[in-house]
Amino acid sequence: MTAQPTILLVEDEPAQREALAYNLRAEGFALLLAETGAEAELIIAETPPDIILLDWMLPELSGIELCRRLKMRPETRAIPVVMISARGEEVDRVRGLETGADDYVVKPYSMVELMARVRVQLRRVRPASAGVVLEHGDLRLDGETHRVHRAGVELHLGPTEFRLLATLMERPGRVFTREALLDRVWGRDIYVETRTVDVHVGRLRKALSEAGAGDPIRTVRGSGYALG
Amino acid sequence: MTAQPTILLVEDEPAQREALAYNLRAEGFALLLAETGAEAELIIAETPPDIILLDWMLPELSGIELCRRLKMRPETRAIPVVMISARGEEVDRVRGLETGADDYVVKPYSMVELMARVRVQLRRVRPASAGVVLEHGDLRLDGETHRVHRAGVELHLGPTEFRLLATLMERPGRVFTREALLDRVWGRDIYVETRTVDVHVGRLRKALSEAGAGDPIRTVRGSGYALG
DNA sequence: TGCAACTGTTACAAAGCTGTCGCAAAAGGC
DNA sequence: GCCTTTTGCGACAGCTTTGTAACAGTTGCA
Repeated sequence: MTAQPTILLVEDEPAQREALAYNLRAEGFALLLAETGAEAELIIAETPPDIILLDWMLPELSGIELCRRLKMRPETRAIPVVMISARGEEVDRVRGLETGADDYVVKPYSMVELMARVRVQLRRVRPASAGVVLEHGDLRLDGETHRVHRAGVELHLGPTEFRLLATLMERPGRVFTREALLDRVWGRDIYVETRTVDVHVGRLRKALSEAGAGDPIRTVRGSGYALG
Repeated sequence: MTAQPTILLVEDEPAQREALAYNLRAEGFALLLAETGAEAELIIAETPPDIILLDWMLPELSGIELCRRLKMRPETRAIPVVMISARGEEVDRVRGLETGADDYVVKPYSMVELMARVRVQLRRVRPASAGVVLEHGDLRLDGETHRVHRAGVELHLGPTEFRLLATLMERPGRVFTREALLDRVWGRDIYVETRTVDVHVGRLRKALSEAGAGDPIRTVRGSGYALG
């Protein structure tokens, strides 16, 4: 199906977990679940999520400690962490934010607001999924209307080509491996040949070339593709 | 890195403004002040701040409307907006966040927490430690974009040369034996001739020499190679 | 139902990179 | 200065990676 943004929910208490999971799914997230900090670390190492929703209080490795660790390592630092906590004191809130959390929500929270705050983070990491207009060079992609223009000319892209371009435009310059693109464009648990990516990049290039000169997609031999 | 980060404070009420201004200055921000939305727009166009702290209630152009406008234009969209408001209802908070605000703080707020939240936004704009960019002398290698520059000139490296340079740059000055390089660059269980390292160092040197004078790679007779 | 658009796979060619060899040059050792 | 060891480097065949066209299967829609 569609390639949904992924969120990792780390919460040990079943009732909370269910409520959050339900709402996150309704928001259109692909959900990863962890009950302990250690489990969360494993999941993150294996399939890095787009966002992490993290309870402060966890058995063993606490949420705040996990957050600190994540923000220490360069490869996980960029993943937004929304911390949830029953600890509502000013010191705690500040401590959470200082530790590297990107937002801090106190229990009991408004589910609607929490979802809005998660969406704020999503906007940062996956702007196209959040319905934002992306621009790069003479390219313009509207995540809401799904329209793409190059140098003012509207292009017709197939759904896969659109998601591929959106993914590349979300982080211009960054090199995506074919595997990463399969994850983000095709979806986590879909199996397709690695080389299929090449074919779609080719198709996207062809479509882009109809409306402007120069190939905005860069092939990085041995690694993957990048925009610009 | 320029001296201080700049923050634009948009607040029409003198008492609030003073209190915030005082604390923001204490945080080390260079302060820009605006009392109305229109004024704020002018200032932003002229000297774009790193962060905007925005009161919802303003005469004429309201804070939320200004926020919406800012987030519509690509050139100002990246500037984080922290919205402050007396409107604490869930609908208002969600509306603020939906409009594009990066955070939403309800009056009366804790000044300490607000400052922490501002710092969170600052962290995003100015990442403390560069992600995966390695620099040494006039060399610059970006692990995210896979681009290598010497003295500003981009150079083209094959995958092996790239990994070799990255390995050397990770620990400038340190001498790597050929075996160590085979391990790190080629992989642990690949068998290739030791002398192959020499060839690739040669190729790397040649590529580097196209963009700058002087050989940054040092041959350590009897041991191996090192950078600088 | 039939059609048009889209998708994933495959095969093949072109491009680019890699590892090895051999010899020349350089660096030490004495 | 002479001999030994180590390194630099050009050449090249072979291999890997990438671009692309073709094709068959699906899907959505009128």
